[in-house]
Amino acid sequence: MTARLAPDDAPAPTSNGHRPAGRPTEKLLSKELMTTAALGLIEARGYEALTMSGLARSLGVAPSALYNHVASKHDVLLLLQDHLMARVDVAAFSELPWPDAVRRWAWSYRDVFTHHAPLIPVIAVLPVTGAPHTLAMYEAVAAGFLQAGWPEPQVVPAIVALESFIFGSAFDVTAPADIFESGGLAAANPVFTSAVRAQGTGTAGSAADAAFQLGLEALIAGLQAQLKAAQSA
Amino acid sequence: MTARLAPDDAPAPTSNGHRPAGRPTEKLLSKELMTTAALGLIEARGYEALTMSGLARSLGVAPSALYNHVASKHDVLLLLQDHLMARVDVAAFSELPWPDAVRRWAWSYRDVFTHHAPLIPVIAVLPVTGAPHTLAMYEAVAAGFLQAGWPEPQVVPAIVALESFIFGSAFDVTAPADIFESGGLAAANPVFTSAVRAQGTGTAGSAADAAFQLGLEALIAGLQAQLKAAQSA
DNA sequence: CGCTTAAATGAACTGCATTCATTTAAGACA
DNA sequence: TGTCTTAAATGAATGCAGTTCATTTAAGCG
Repeated sequence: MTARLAPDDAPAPTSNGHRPAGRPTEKLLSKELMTTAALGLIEARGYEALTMSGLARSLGVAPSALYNHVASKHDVLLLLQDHLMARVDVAAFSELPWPDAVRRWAWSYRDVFTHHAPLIPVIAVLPVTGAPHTLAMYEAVAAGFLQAGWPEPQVVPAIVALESFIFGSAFDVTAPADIFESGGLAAANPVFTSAVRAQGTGTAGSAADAAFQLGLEALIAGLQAQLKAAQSA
Repeated sequence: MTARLAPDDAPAPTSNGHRPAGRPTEKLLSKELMTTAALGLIEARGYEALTMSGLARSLGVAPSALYNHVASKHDVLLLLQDHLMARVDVAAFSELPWPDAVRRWAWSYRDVFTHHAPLIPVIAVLPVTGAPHTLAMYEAVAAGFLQAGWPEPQVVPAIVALESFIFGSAFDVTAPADIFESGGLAAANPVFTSAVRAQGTGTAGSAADAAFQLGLEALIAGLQAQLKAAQSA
């Protein structure tokens, strides 16, 4: 479209004959278009490819045009984040008992952000204002906790604790498999070296899955014990 | 493709009183010096100030000189990471019962990295090879788990699960206090909005501390239940 | 019909990590 | 002692990133 080539450098920049920059007939950009384009870029070529110029190119637009719709690259990450939150499965909170609902939600949450680890530092600190899907997720989860009998003052801390575990675990998935190879220092650290070798994945597929499962089950069990204690008090 | 011209042969570049180029009598740089200088920079002016030029400046050296000692900025972060690991308190593992030792270790670990959240994405994915302090920490922790009766194959998954929670929680501390303010969407999310208002910090100081405490106690309790089950099986 | 305004352009600008040819001096070796 | 090698520094360039800005266009409103 605007691809109409400039006369290039042939006739010199004399007459300042600007090309027909300016507003085209159809809207080229919107936050939604930017979000899906960013997602496409990431899926195709990873987070390294998510640059403002790259995003602009994939939308057929100049980089500076993006700044009419977002204030910064950080804003693009926020759009992405909220978009992804809609993929987190919260349906179980209105269908299953609390422990099962938490289990399904937590696995789904981790799986979504495993593919988007670079977003985690952004999410974890992100004010929720203006992020409708994110808020909708919290709303469903909080409702599930209350219905299970959680005292209202403990609902948010409990959700945050689970989330912290989920975020940390999402990072863990992206770690290389040989992360715990001691190398030359093996002799100096025999106990740990042996434990790494003995490491079992249990019923889970990978080491990261095994750790997530172990921790999640421990967290759910521990939280449920606290819940019962609170209820009988 | 460079072969540039030397900038005129005006009298020596030493005329500005600076030390002449080339190897000086005393060593100007080392990994240790870089590590402590980086730490000082961060403590004084935050992670934004940790640039290669800034680090070089604080060492009285040209930026390119750093690359004689590290291959990249990432390497600097690794040095930093291992240096900080020495601050994590593992002494309790040889002094206290397992649950108390884990509690003290976890709080200490979180506190150290709360001030270094930007390192977390690096650590979480960091191969442990060549990081002596990091390995020493794992060695002490693994020994504590084994002595408490943990089956060897579960030691590493259990440590990783705790670590994931700790990393996620360290992020959480850096979040603004009003992170959960729904703003204009409050009306659409009444349950969560109310839960945020009702949020109590319990005996802890901040909301983040409350969530960390709740989650850590749940994790410890849940893990200990698994330990007992494994022992009686 | 002219004014306002949203939305695009492309040319800067800044700051960053990193590379490279070069220079210096210390220590090893013959 | 003189020469060779090599570690460690320099500063100029490179390239890429995010961002800003004056300018241009066209749609819509009064």
